[in-house]
Amino acid sequence: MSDQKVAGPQLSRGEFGLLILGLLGRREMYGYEIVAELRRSTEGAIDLPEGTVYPALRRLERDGLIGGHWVEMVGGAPRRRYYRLTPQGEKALAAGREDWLRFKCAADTVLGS
Amino acid sequence: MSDQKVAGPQLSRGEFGLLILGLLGRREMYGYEIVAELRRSTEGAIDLPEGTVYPALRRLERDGLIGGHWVEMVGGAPRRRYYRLTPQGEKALAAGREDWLRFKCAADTVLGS
DNA sequence: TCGTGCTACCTAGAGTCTCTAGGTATTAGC
DNA sequence: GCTAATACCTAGAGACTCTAGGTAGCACGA
Repeated sequence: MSDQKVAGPQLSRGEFGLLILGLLGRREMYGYEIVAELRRSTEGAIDLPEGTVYPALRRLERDGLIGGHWVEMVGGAPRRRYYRLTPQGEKALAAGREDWLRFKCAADTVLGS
Repeated sequence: MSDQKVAGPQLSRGEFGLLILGLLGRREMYGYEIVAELRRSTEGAIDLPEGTVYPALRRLERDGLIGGHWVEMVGGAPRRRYYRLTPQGEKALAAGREDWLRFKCAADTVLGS
């Protein structure tokens, strides 16, 4: 897990899945909330369109990293699908964090920042 | 340039072009050398296959960010195509560095590292 | 009442990038 | 003669992001 090489299929190529796992590592959230929270907590630096987030959530669920369940709202508000990390997702997040640190360090070296 | 939002088409999605610009910001290099230098300077953390680098160099050249010229080697060694940054490439590198800093900061916030 | 905006979900299609797995050609070493 | 190294290249598959829509109910103001 998290092998030495980071720039394989993973982080390197637009891996927003990891950011979503990062958010879900704190608490259960639903898709629309993830979009807003990502934008809020990064002060707009990361602002994913819904068309990116919903498919990403489905991939993560398909891969067994997160689990979702529907919650009906009272008063006619739209229902929400809440997601949380699975044990596998926890491991993936830990590995992803390591990969991110390694990649960050490597990229800083190359970019000289 | 380098607008506030970083997670648009750019860094976020597997942007190895920026890493290549980073290397070429130091000195002229040829493709095969870039592959090796990237692996060496990041201690193997970033190890791009040639099939990734050569197309990336062509894209960068097509977009006017780098310029290449052939150098014939003496003694039958394979010729090399050396690349250097264009003025536009310098600007793109500067903007990319800013984007990278912002993205890094944002991702760290989300990943809590 | 009509239009707009917000919440919350969804999809199809295009575009782009990375990776695998080859291929060419020469030189050097076993 | 075979392998490895240097240097370049390509085609095709696969994956991800983004645009641009769509559905639906509620609330608000003109």
